[in-house]
Amino acid sequence: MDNEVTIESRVLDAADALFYAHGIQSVGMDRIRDVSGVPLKQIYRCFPSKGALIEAYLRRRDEWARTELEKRVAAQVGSTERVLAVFDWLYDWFDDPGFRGCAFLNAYGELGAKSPGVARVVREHKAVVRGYLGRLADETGASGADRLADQLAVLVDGAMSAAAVTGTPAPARQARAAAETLIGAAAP
Amino acid sequence: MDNEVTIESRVLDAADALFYAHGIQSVGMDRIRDVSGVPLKQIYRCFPSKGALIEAYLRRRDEWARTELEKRVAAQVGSTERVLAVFDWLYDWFDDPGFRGCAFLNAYGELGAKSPGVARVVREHKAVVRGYLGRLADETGASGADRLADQLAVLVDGAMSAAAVTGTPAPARQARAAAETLIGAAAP
DNA sequence: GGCCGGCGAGAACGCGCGTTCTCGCCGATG
DNA sequence: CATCGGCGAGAACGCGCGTTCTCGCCGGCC
Repeated sequence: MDNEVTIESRVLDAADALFYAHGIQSVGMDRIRDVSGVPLKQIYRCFPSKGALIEAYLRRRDEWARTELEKRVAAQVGSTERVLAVFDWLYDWFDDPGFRGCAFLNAYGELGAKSPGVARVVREHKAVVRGYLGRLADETGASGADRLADQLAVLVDGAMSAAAVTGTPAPARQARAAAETLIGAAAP
Repeated sequence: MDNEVTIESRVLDAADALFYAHGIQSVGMDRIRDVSGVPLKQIYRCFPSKGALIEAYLRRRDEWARTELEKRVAAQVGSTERVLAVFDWLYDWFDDPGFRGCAFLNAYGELGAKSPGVARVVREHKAVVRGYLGRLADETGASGADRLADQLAVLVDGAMSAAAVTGTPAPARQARAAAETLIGAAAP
């Protein structure tokens, strides 16, 4: 029975598109039903509440972002190029007309104060990204790779926020340039 | 009759505290009435709708942030120190237990997609901050002060986002260190 | 064929919220 | 003193939404 998983993914596809585009609280369950074509009863069988669906939405975005990012980095060989590939990936993402900022930061601003589950998923995602940047920074053999990774993480978050508000992908370029300088300065 | 202005500011005080702490959509008008002590009828006389109150809340935050930041910067004399004072100010702000991220980024994530008024105020605020950073960057006499200002703006946004999610003020330090490196690299 | 359990579509329910209305009070005016 | 206009408190209204219930249908078993 592969219908089970298909239903779940159809619901998550709709939830992802709607939550990301319009914000979470603005999207009602019936809208998700209309877009996914899955009746409410089955949606509630897969996800016992809207809160559960929200967390599943974030978790799937987390996996998606991680694999996409790793793919892009894996295409580069030099350690510096691998770090900078993160910002090139961001640029392409920002350039997508559907880009509306970091889903995790948006969700945290909207629900972090009243939904501990959402707050946890967001923190986990940010910690994972920070860990990944830490490994990339280590590869460069920089002195103080940890400090470099912290700075890169700030640049990534800042680029996403700035790009969301301004509506242009330019912040990815600016963050990339800053990263290049910071890597150079941290060279051993 | 100075009561008029006092009522408006009492409402804005309550709206600021509640919107910033709990998110905008989670706070109802009656909650603002309870906290401000101003009856609904008078609230609606000052602000014809909740949307108008939201924009007034953001505008007041904009003025507050600008004057606070300028005060802090004005206490420094060297051009580099003046730029770094921005991040020291952020650190103190992040350290406040009530800190919950950038009110403008939060509002944008929550309402930017469906409220053009909110989106406009947020963009204006970010543009003003960016302009201010541009003037500070100019002062340093850096080559490519414009590029430096863009990078500083990304660092500021990133520090606010990272500090909000992690709940620690450390990102301000990390962003400050990055800014120092970037300023040094841009020295003429 | 005749029953029956599950399913889809949509109505229903309870609640919260933005906004407006009602009602009883009080101070000012003639 | 009688009248009246404005005010505060809270009820009321309309709507949207999360969640559940109802009803009519249809495929599977005796």
